[in-house]
Amino acid sequence: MNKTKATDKKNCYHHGNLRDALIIAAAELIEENGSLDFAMIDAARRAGVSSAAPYRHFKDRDELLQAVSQVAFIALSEAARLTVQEHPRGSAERIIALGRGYICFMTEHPEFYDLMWGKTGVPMADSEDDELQTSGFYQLSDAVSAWCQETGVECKDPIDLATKLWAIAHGVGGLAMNGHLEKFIPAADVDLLIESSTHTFLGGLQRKN
Amino acid sequence: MNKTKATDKKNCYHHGNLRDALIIAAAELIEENGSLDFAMIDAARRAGVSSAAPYRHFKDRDELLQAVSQVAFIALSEAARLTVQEHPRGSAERIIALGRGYICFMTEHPEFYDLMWGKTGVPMADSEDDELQTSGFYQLSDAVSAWCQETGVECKDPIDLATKLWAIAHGVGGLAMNGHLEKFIPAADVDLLIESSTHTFLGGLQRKN
DNA sequence: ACATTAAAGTTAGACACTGTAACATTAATG
DNA sequence: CATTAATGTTACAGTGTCTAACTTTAATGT
Repeated sequence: MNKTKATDKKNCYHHGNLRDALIIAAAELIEENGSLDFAMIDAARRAGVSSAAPYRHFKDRDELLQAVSQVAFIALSEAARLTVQEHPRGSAERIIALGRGYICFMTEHPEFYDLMWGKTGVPMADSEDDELQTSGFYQLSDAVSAWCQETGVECKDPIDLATKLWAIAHGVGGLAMNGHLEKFIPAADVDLLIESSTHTFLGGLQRKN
Repeated sequence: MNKTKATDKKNCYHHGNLRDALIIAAAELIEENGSLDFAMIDAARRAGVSSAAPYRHFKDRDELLQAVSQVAFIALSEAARLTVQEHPRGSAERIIALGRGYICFMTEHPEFYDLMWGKTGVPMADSEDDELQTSGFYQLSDAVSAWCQETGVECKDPIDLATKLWAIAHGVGGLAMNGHLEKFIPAADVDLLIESSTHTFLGGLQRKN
């Protein structure tokens, strides 16, 4: 039995794990409200403390948001890790599945978008954050490298190609997330759109000029 | 001399054109602060009226933001109109230039992004707004149609292709705007990126399977 | 011309949220 | 077991949105 950390809720005055509780509370509120503009006091209430308590753990609201953003990036990079496992290295399917997963995350959690990719986003505090944000990308660039080898496409710069594929997914996801596709394609199929876009793009790479 | 509208500033109590003045003030504040979170009272001050005056013209802050968003869409669609004039119908250059212009607008006015494409965005009040938001897209889809004809690419669905090209530009712009490209490509050249991505994509369309 | 009504300002203030100050309680340490 | 650091509390100052009640000017009908 661990005595140093009071994970049990019986001790009243000191929460024991308020920092994490606030992150979770904030993330829940963000999901429930569908936007980032939760009130500090609500996160505090949900964690069972007073309105000023959060400021012992976070300098200000932005710092709490930043912590939430880390959680979101962990979830995204974990999703990418699983996706990679499900599709053979060198296949176009792995690339497409990464894009689909990325977009899926966006459209299922649109309220986290600004936190992750917008100007509200984390200014990359430490190198650990940095790794969280970039690990997904390197999984994509590895998938691209392998695909080039497999298909015999000359690939001087996998980073460049991965960036372009990322941009495609980012664009499709961003438009889908906010309902812009429906203005022109009433019953837009986002999966089909990213699959088809990616195929066309990869086809362009394979083309003999 | 028009007597019905008091455009001269000598009449003190009634502003004469407060609605427009507020829209301009808000747009200026947004640009200056680099974010949407200007205070209503600052827009009012800039227009030379009291803090409550804006509420005679806008139900709430969101309604003022919505009006600003219209102005932004006018600017964007005007830019697209000019771009089209500068490149021959049927050329890939017209398509690329539209993408470049779109991205340019994004990166030069990132503070308007959320207003135009995010969830803060206008819920399309009337059909006039609707036209503003969609006119740029139809210029793209026309450019795509013409390019397909020119190059002999079969084009069942120009809307679908335009959507994909839009997504590419939207993605590149979105990533560039928030400095995400620099994480992987320190000296990223956004123009080159959209040109190359578009070429590759169009190349994929031309490829004989 | 003049009275009446509508439109568009004003000041005062209610309410919500962020963040700080001063104080209280518990945990950790020598 | 005394002291100090960490982590809570309440009270409140500051900022911002929006409403209420009132005032001034513009527009309208006879």
